[in-house]
Amino acid sequence: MNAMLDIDLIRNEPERVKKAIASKNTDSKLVDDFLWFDAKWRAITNRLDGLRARQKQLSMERKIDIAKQNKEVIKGVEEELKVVEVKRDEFWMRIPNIPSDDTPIGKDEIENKVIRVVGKPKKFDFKPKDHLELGEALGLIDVETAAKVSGTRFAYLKGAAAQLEFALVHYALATLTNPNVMRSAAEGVKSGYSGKPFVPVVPPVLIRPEVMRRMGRLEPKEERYHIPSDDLYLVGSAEHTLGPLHMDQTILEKDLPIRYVGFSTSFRREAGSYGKDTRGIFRVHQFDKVEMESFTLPEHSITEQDFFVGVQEYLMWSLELPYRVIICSTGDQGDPDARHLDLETWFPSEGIYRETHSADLMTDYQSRRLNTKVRRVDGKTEFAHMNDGTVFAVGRTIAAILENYQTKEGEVEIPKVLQKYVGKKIIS
RNA sequence: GGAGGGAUGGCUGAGUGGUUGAAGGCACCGGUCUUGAAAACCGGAGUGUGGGAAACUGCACCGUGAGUUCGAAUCUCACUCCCUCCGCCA
Repeated sequence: MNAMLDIDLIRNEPERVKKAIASKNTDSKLVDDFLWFDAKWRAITNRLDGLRARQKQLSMERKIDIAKQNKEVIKGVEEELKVVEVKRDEFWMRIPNIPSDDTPIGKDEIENKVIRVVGKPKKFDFKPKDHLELGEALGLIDVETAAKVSGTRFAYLKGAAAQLEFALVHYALATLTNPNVMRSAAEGVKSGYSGKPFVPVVPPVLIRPEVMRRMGRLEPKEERYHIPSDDLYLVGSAEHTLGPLHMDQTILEKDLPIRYVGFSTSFRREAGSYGKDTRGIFRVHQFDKVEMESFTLPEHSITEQDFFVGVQEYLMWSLELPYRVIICSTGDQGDPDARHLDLETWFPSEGIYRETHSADLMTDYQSRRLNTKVRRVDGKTEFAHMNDGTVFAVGRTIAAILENYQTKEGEVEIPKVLQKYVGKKIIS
């Protein structure tokens, strides 16, 4: 049973692992606990292997009476091993991924670093309204009825807002499947890098617990919606069901990179965010999202992540929304992340940049448990590297468009690139 | 929901209690031949894990988990998934 972080790395460079996980606010004692049980595991395994070899020999020689006795000894040692193994794996699973070299060390989001700022926030000669005020006035967003029907943190998107949703999805798919655009996005990151277009996917939104666990996304459980009658979880992102597309598979090197762009609804309980962003559709239990997921060779995975960010930036730049790119500090990364970048978009009503996109590099942390491998040209196999990233969190993007494109009259212009999909230039 | 069939290596496909970690084919790697390639022929090669500096070597793995047996891919039970047919359904 594979766990997540490379076991050789923990065994051979425990101090490096300890230092790395401490920077992610994880108790480095985990490593010692793991190593202690691992040493026991190895000793017992050795003893057991010897006993089994003897059992084979005895049974080949038909020494049945001695074999019967030996078998009893084996049973006892097997029990012993099982107990130690469960304990060892428990610690193993809890060791997070190692941050990349360029990840800033820091306790929390305060230490995230701004990499670049693109686009100038528009100066309004009036006080800009927030997205809910605009949305309600224009008949685009209805949270009151949604609250009666479904509860808080739900919303109806109506009229032009519903059209904007499909416009964004359509635009995203058209862009990510366009070889020319993808080629130039790849060139912008690194000369000669693959600009292979994305394969569009509509993935399932229900997922089995076991697969969720292998994705490293089951925890925190209280954030997930669970359907007890069938023991299934609702996905919190298309990533959850795109990532396992190649589980228990060996991909040929020549077929990489494999890139998917998925559209799905995302479900989040938002436990632990009580009282935060309660206004409007910025943080809701159910929203639609277009998501990228890719499988690459290990040596390409950082470039792939930069490519993902390049795609995100192209889209936001073409929508003419001001944004900035940040790299999350060690303390703000998720456990499976090696490198985590966010794209934050300008929200005029609040006068701040707010997270609308993320791009996560998981290296081989997920693929090890998913058992997704690459067979290299020389025949050797190793774990593929995985990346995921937001294309559009549709609700938040609509909110950003409403706020950034509002006029003094309380109307909202439609971004140029979306006009052909919506069929109009202004929402009034 | 009901009835039946199935799950074996990167893929395909043999194998129904004792050197079977597993025939054959495809794909892959090395070589012969060729101006080069293809074809043909010869050879190599499963995965994980433990020990070892290495050569090498122990063990585990035939959907998953239990069980029977001195010995299990092969027998028993449970579960999961896939396929076919019937029913229901957008």
